[in-house]
Amino acid sequence: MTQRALSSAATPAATRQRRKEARPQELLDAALDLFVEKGFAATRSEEVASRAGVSKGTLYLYYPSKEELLKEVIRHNVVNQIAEGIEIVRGFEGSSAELLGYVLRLWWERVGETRASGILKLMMSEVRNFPEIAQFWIDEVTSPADRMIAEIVQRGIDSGEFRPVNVGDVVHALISPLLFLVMNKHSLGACVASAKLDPRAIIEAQIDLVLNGLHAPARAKPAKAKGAKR
Amino acid sequence: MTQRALSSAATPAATRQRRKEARPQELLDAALDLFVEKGFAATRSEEVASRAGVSKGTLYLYYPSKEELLKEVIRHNVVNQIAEGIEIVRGFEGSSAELLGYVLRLWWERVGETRASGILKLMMSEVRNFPEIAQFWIDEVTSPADRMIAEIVQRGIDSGEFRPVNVGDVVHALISPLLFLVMNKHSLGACVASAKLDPRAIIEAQIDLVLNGLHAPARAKPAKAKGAKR
DNA sequence: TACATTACTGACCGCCCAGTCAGTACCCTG
DNA sequence: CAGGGTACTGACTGGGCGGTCAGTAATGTA
Repeated sequence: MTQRALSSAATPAATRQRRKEARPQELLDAALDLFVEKGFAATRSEEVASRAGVSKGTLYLYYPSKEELLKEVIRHNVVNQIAEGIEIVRGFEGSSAELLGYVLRLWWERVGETRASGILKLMMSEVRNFPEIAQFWIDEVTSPADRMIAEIVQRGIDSGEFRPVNVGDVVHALISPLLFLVMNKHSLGACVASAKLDPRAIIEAQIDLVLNGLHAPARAKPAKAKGAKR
Repeated sequence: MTQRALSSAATPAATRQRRKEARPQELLDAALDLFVEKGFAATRSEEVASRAGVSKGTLYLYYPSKEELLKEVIRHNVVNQIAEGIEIVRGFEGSSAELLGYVLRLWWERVGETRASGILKLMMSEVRNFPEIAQFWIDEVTSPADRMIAEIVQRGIDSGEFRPVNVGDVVHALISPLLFLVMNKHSLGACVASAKLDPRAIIEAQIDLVLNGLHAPARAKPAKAKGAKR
């Protein structure tokens, strides 16, 4: 059943194969890679098919159109990785600082380092051409993720561990370096070796920086914050 | 000479006009808007021309191909806004904290809020299809910008205003929220009203957060950060 | 081996679009 | 007003790509 490499790998493949079960996943994987690399419009459907080891006709046996393929790629890669994350947060018992660091590192490991991270670049590049997807993305990804991080920060403020800040705005400061790393990985970082960053180090620096920035001072009045509390 | 609207604006334009001087800029503006909105591959050259108020043939009178037009759009929008910023930094006399806040706010005002911000999305989306551009971008944009921010942080550390941190990594934590805001503005934020963010507020939160995170404690040992120092 | 089923193929069709160029009309000079 | 120079036009072409479908071969069944 898995006689051929999962995708790519142009093994000569002497005889043609019938593997109805494996095709959809292989096509989605190939499509994700190519859409992320070249963009949706610049990717030819025959490329997708050939990278998945089938002919163009077969692609259209499984997906009715290129656009529908794109939507499937997105839907399929947005599973409930987030719901899973939320469970972890709910059950966590350590300090809020530990939890924040843990979540950021976990996300990088589970998303940033995997093929799924490409979905982010794909969304950024293509939403404006497919506005229907935008709402889906907000409901399924950004909103839950923002809410999860906000909950952690709020938890830390409530417990006195963090100084009071505007939670909604701080959330963006927290996650944006991760998004930046992912975007870099799939754009400049993929072109020029010298543009490659050291994600682990940057994430650690970021965690260090924000934990210090959030930390409630023991007694001294906190440095007067520029951003109002709202 | 400026009888017609600068770009867009489909004024009936009863008679055709001869404005050799204005065309290149108008074409570049139209191309920037469209490439940012739809992507390079998905933008038809005739669209660019018609938004600039000319026919397709005229576009090719000024730029030899669509790809060359793209490169011109990028080159033209990368002027030495950065060199200018570096001068400001060199001459600044206040504290490093003030300088950091100043630079971030200034960048948002001069780039984030202007049409030029789109160039960032354009680069992210398209570099992998035009690797020649990557090196140019690194040399002219990312490297100088990173160096400028690093200089400020280093200056603060040297003066004892900031605690010692790994400058190179912290730089990314500092700029990524700005890039995130720009990307959002040109992707999700342009599709769904509810995805629009309040950039000023987020930037203020970010400045507040990092300044607190960088601030060297007066005497008390800094709260032990989870992320190692390196 | 003979036959039925069906996963898969690739030549083919028609549209779309980058790029061209012969012609048009604007402007200037006299 | 005549006439020449040139900025501009838009119909056209050639190639490329999304999508189709009649045919092919792998597999199952007896």
